[in-house]
Amino acid sequence: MALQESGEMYLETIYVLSQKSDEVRAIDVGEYMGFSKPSVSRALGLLREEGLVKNDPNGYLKLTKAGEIHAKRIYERHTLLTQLFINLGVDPKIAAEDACRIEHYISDETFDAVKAHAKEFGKKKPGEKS
Amino acid sequence: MALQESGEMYLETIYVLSQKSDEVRAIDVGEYMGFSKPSVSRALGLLREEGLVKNDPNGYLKLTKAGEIHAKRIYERHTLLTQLFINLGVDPKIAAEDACRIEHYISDETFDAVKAHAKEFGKKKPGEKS
DNA sequence: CACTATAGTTAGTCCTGGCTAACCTATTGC
DNA sequence: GCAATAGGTTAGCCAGGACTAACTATAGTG
Repeated sequence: MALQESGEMYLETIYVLSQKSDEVRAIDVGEYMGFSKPSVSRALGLLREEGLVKNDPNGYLKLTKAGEIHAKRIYERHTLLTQLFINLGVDPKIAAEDACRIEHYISDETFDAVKAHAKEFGKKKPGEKS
Repeated sequence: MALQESGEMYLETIYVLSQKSDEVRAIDVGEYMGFSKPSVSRALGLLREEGLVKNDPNGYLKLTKAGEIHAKRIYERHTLLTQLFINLGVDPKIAAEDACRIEHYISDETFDAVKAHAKEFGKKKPGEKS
């Protein structure tokens, strides 16, 4: 079955933390997301079963190839939408919060269209408000 | 507690159906949304408790003032986002589906910014793709 | 009058995805 | 060497929000 918002958030978090350190543990994921250890443990178990996450020989969390593809896809939505909203004049904190929810619900087709537009829009007047 | 996606969808549906007919019943709502009678019955019960929906003397569903405000807010998001995505070149069906999910997750601040931008954007080249 | 169809409700189930409590295991420090 | 700490898992709970099954009530029709 297709990944839901929750699963995507875990993948994205592992992806983000992996960029800062090679040694990502479940507890780090929980701390970052504000979730309890058992919640993380169970969610990661599901992602492991789906072949999106694995543990390296030392037990640290790694995304599989499939997991990384998925995480990057979501992360690109996150960063692009956040930046777009900020460019439209939205407070950065609110922009990030909105992007963080919308990133899970926007289709590939719509995201691509928004992305193309954002590029066009940014080209003309970079950083401007409206 | 704040209304969730589910509750907002019910309000929006009642609002839309009310524009076509004065006589909206639970069964019509269920048919429109593709949900079973009991699901609708329970959801409407909750919205009634929260004072967002009531029944007129003949038993037909009506939005209260508060319910209507909420429904209009969501419906505006729905129509504007759908049109915006279509203007960006997205297939109308997909545009509507995406709008229908995003409408529940976008903050007032971000929506207002998007709306202002869409207005600006639409002004220059109405109906154009990029 | 009785039968049937329609609308709505009640009861109880399932899934998702959080939570706490409690447990296991490994490291660490006295 | 043994207790304390840290990380992870297991078990069981709860809320949201869908479902089916089964009941009730009302209305139309032979």
